[in-house]
Amino acid sequence: MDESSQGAAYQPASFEPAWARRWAAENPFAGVNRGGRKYYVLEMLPYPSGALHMGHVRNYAIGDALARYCWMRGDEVLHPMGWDAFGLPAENAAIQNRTHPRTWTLRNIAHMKGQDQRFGFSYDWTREVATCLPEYYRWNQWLFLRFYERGLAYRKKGLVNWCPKCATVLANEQAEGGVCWRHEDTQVEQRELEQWYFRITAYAEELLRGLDTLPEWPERVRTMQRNWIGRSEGAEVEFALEGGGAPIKVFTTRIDTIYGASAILLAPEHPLAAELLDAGQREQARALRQRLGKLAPGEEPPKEGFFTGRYARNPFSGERLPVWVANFVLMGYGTGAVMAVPGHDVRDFDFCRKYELPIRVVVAPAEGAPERPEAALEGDGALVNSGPYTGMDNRQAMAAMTAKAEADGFGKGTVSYRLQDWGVSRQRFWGTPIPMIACPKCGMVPVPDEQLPVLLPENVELTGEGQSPLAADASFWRTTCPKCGGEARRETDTMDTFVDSSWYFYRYVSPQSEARPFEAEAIARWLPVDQYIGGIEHAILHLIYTRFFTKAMRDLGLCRLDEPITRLFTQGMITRHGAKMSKSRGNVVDPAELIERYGADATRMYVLFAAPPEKDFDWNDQGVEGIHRFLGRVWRLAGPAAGGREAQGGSDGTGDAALLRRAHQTLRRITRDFEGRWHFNTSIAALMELVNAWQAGDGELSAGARGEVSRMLLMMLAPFAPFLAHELWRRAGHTGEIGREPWPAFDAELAREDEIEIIVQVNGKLRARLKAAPETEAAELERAARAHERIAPLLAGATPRQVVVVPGRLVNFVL
RNA sequence: GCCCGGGUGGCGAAACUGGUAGACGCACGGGACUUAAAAUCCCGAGGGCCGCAAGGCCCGUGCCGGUUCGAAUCCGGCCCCGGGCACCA
Repeated sequence: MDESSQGAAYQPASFEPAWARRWAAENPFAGVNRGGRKYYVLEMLPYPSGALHMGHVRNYAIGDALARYCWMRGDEVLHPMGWDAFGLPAENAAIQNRTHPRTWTLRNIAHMKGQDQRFGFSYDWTREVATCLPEYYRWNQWLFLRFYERGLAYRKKGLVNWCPKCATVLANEQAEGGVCWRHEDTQVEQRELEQWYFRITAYAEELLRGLDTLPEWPERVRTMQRNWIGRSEGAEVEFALEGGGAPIKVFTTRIDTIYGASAILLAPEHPLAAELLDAGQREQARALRQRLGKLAPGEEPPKEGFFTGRYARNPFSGERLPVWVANFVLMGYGTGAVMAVPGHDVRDFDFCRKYELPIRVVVAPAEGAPERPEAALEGDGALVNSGPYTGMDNRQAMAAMTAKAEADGFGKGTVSYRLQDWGVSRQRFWGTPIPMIACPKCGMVPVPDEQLPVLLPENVELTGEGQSPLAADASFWRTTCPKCGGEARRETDTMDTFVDSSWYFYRYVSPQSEARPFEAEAIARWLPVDQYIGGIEHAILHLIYTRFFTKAMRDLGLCRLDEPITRLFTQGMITRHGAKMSKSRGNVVDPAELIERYGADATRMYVLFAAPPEKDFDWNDQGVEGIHRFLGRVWRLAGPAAGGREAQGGSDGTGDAALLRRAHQTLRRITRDFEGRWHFNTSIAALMELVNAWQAGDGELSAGARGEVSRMLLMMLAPFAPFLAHELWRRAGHTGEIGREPWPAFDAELAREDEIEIIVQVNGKLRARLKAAPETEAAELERAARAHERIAPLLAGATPRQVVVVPGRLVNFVL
């Protein structure tokens, strides 16, 4: 056979790079689309670590399939990409290479952007944002100042999480479980420092309630955020201190158990401890705290404490209670002081048993109150030994006792949150400088807007030693006070990089805006994000900060949104040999090598085919080959057919109807997958079935049918394998982008089967199959089933007790 | 400990609303083409039993039980794996 009519073999390297270059130069994925409804598809912006990894590829392959489908469906799609470009790795690289962190960062961005383009992801690159550029971070500073004016940014001294490896402070969210989020083997230390905070707690209630307005977020993420916010209702009760002084405020959710209190417990760092304790005791308190810091991550610390020598009075019973310091009482939650009720709280039970404090039962469970409880009774019941409240149901007692405390002025009902304010100061170089100036005369003075941005210095040498680089650079911090003009010192801390990512997708809508962070009309047009796609690891950190930013910006009048993201999709992880891919394990798969061997289409398509996108999957090196083979089949079948160049090779067309039926059935399945659960693995399987059927029946196809099926196949393939689809589309003589063509129209009539298989069961067991028209009625199906050569003998001489007929599906005889 | 997910062939998975379990693919076996190989194409394949064969029968979706004409799917109990949270008073 003649080589030219046969065509060359499928070699993605022969056409993918050319289209990638063309798309990069012409940016065809910007602009407007036939006036459809707006659809903002967003993938989490990556940290420019150097090269794309498979997690990125999966994230973007999902987002891009969706963005391309939505465009073809007729939506006005916004699909931007950018770079979360501040952060520690750039500093470490700078120390090693003796360069500016920007050099390393920008080089990585250039490389990764090239990879994105090589993959054919349909981003609108005119909207690209890199958070490390002054054009971006000046708006971090601007927003910080607006927050400051509103009291949403403030400075306070307190205990903070310090990661010795990062050599910086971390927010609570970044030090979960006492370990650094970036160094899971590193225990954070507690240090007392003065730091900047964002008042996220002002929105605790709204952040919690807002979760109920996000039905299209995964339940798992909403639950995690709910737990993180940790709302609990209870009461604050004051216990008068014997011998004078301010009363001790205690937070409890179980005021009903107050007659069972055996002691008052203070957190070791409670401010009262400093007043009440003598020097020796203060040393003891410090020791308690330090021992906590030395535990291995996850290790349960033993409960320890000591008696202060002072007593407080129970405002209900009048009882005298010893005041202790206890290591398990947290200063950061409630009031930092609790009442110990060992009969009804497991922790207090352990503590009081150890130190032989009295254990009493004041809420009797249904089976009666034990004299000496073996464990804390945390359930409900009727009160006992509780003065005038004895006999009352404990739930009612809570309300009555709270009312009493309020009436008598020694307490009130309150709500407590686990969520704490977001510490945003970082003692690092490569971040947004905090735009504040400390003046010896005027105090903290904000940098005036017209002086923004406060730029990071150019001439720095990062050594990784000593204090933070900005603090060491006098030319940076030496300045004058904007108020009095006297000598003053700039803030040398930079912002947490989670500030950058809290609003970046607002910037995408008007990235060139010079007067403000983003344009209100553009926000009104594009936000909220219709579909956000990313990893589950950001369920709490990023996704709670960005919700907070939206609410704060709304209250500043910058936008009108309550929530920034309508629908959230969390993709599964890709593992290899059962473990997370990492350089140290040596089990990484490099997307660049896959492109080299199989092309971008096969690589993207395989990660979608291997598993449903929300599930984890273990990488299989041979799996990509299957997709590559499939694309090769498409190339050989659809390539010649697309242009109708084989007109003379067409046959009588006896197979046309069957294959067209198949094509429309495939279209129905794929459309349904896009509109529903995004199980692209089954979409791709459907495409494979179509191609298999075509290959098997190719000899019975007319040239016209071939052309039509080929056209539909390429359209359906376009969201998954855009290069191949586009290449064959153009070879068929079309102009423009296949990705900008309308999605094919489904024809129910063509998709209709004229004969289906009905199964026949006897006692629920499959015994025969018969063919029938889909609309065949029950009586006729039963008649045909009874007459079937396999079934008739089984029914001979017996009358079925029941006959179940489900038209279109089955007949079941119950004997 | 508490709260979520999830257990289906050798492997990744499919089965959409309770109705043919294992689509599609990987790996594997056999064959065609080829001097040969690669590529490609065709065929086979959950396990067991009967049969020369066509074919037939039984078992099978983590385990035990239930509901139903019919259960991977619904209900109850248990086991295992993965993830999140964990002194939050």
